Amino acid sequence: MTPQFPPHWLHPGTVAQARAAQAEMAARIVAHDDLPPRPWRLGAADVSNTRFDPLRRVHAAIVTIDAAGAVVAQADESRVGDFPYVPGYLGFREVPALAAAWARLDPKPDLLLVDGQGLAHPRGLGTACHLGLVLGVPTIGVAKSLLVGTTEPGPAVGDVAPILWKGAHIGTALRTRHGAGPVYVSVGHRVGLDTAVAVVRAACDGRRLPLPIRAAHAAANAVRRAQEAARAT
DNA sequence: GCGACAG
DNA sequence: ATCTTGTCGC
Repeated sequence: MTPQFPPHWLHPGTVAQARAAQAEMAARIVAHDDLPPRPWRLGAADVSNTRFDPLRRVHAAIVTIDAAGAVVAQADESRVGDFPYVPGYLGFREVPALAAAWARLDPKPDLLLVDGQGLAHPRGLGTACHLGLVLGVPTIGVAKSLLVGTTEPGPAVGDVAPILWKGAHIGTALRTRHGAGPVYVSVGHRVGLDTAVAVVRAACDGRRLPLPIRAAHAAANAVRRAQEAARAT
């Protein structure tokens, strides 16, 4: 039962159309728990880019992780992006390739951690929301820096602080490692903020970023190198 | 008008 | 996002 949606949700012709599509999608985001029974099998999605690449290639990867933290499945997609990187519209660049990778992933996870913002976005539609809605899958946004909002969590591992923006609580900053910057957690789709923070906490293992995100990052880098090597010959 | 700006 | 070795600190 893949959810149906209009083509401009993935391929808007202009930034103005992308903005309109975000408004349509934002109205459909489910910001509370709507998940299968526990335990949830986690996964993560990330995209790697070749710097200075005039072709704007997108190297996407999604991984499925087991309870022990091992990668049990991985799928990727390398393609020439049809939308440039524009702050606030990252999803239009990354989601198409990620959706293609998702289709080939087996087994698929119940819950996906996405490298980027969820609701902590100027129009409430970060990449995590975008991907979750297009796939119809529960997602959580895990970003390394803020796009909008302010927050200041304490220095101890586990400390949290709300991310506030225009008077709204749009996410939670979580200190995952002492001496390192926090990670910014926000709802993607079909998950409440409390659950999102708890899941990210549980997925951390002493490093700044949760293990699934690191695995996805490594997988995306691997495809990028493979693609670059293949194209060179 | 000016500055900011996930990956 | 990416370019990159060593180096400082716990």
